[in-house]
Amino acid sequence: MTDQTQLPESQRRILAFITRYVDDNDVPPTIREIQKGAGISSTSMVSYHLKALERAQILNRYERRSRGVVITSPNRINPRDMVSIPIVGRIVAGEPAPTPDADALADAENTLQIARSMVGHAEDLYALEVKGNSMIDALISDGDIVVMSKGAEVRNGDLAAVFLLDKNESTLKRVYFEGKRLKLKPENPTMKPFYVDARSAQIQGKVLCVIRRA
Amino acid sequence: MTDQTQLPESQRRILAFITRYVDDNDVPPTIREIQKGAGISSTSMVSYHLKALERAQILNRYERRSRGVVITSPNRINPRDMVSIPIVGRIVAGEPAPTPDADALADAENTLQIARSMVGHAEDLYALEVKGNSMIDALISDGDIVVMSKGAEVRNGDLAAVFLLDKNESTLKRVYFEGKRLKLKPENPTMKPFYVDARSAQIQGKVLCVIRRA
DNA sequence: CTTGACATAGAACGCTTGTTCGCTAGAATC
DNA sequence: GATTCTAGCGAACAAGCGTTCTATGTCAAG
Repeated sequence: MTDQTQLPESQRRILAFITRYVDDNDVPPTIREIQKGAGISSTSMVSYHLKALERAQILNRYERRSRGVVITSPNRINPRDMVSIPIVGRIVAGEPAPTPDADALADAENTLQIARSMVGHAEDLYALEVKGNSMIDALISDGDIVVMSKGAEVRNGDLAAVFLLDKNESTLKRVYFEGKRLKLKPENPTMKPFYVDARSAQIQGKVLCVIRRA
Repeated sequence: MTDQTQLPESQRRILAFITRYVDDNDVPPTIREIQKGAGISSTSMVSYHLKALERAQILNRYERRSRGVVITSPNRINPRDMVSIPIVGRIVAGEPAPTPDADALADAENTLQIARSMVGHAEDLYALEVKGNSMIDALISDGDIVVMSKGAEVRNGDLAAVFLLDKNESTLKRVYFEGKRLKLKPENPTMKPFYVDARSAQIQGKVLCVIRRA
């Protein structure tokens, strides 16, 4: 990366202004907006400095295009690569886990922003907060957040939220389809899997990601 | 969210074109570019459709501004609220955990993008990938990613990476300072804490967040 | 058939906007 | 001291651009 620390004062101001402007307006500024915003005396000076910044490969410019200034910072995060996920409820021991219907989505208390790369191209994303330590065998503890996909297909070996009809509760396990029965394998390798009748279990969603704030 | 499926054909074309254009150029298109790109016959028609899309709250428009068309993705994320964190190495059982010196930062294999809200205002952020199941008592398994802060002050009850001199390995535990000794408490509530001499332990960083891709 | 709402086309108007050019002031070089 | 070079300023130009107005067409309801 180019060392930006020893740029002329005015060029640093311009850079800072552009960054802020793009964050606020989703559109790069015009030369004249830069002039005012960064306190430059004339448009020709802005043009001059922009050329310098372009030579230093800090900017990309599209010639003669209005607002054709784009900052080329390598670590800049593209908002398109991010997803907002609603936290629709809690998993509590001995209760069915909430699923994201319209109501739940509407009064989602909170949203979680994570990188698309974390969840792949899955759709129907939602998140649940885990209450209590009932998921400890899935290596998930109180307060953890589980990101789920309602739509995603659950395959053998995927971690999924399974609702057990006879126990009337939800649990997070790795699932394996074995004919008429379902093998449920705790995430904790020291614990043994167990089996349930496939008809007595409903798969509520696939677990994509678990997040714990320490 | 507004149902976009039953929009007039031309408006869907316009929308698609704007999206593509922004992806390619980092700048929204002008009316005339939309006209050509989406195959609309006149600029007034583009204006007409844009107004409709604005009424449907699919677009935001900045009046009389060139390129003042912004798609209002529902949960738009402000890049300022995101952080890029370098993944500087791996925690492997029986080895000291890597810490982020200049070298490690330079050839960080990967970066992680997460919301600032996940890590607070901590500085000196870095991330480690966990290899093996040696951290199972911290409810962390193979492949998990641990986000750490080198600078953050570690207080009683914080989860931290501790390097044990006599064992020559790093471990993740909740730490409590008790005079000359250090209480290390596994995150797993079924396991008991143990104690080490404060001089034989070095605290390498505070754990801010644990992420598991399922 | 008429009317009115909606869709379309093309052109014109007037403000924006990137660029350029001439000019000035000060510093550096000879 | 004359010359050259650079940085800076302001104005002006031409193309770009959003908006609007008029004219025409479509089509269903009254």
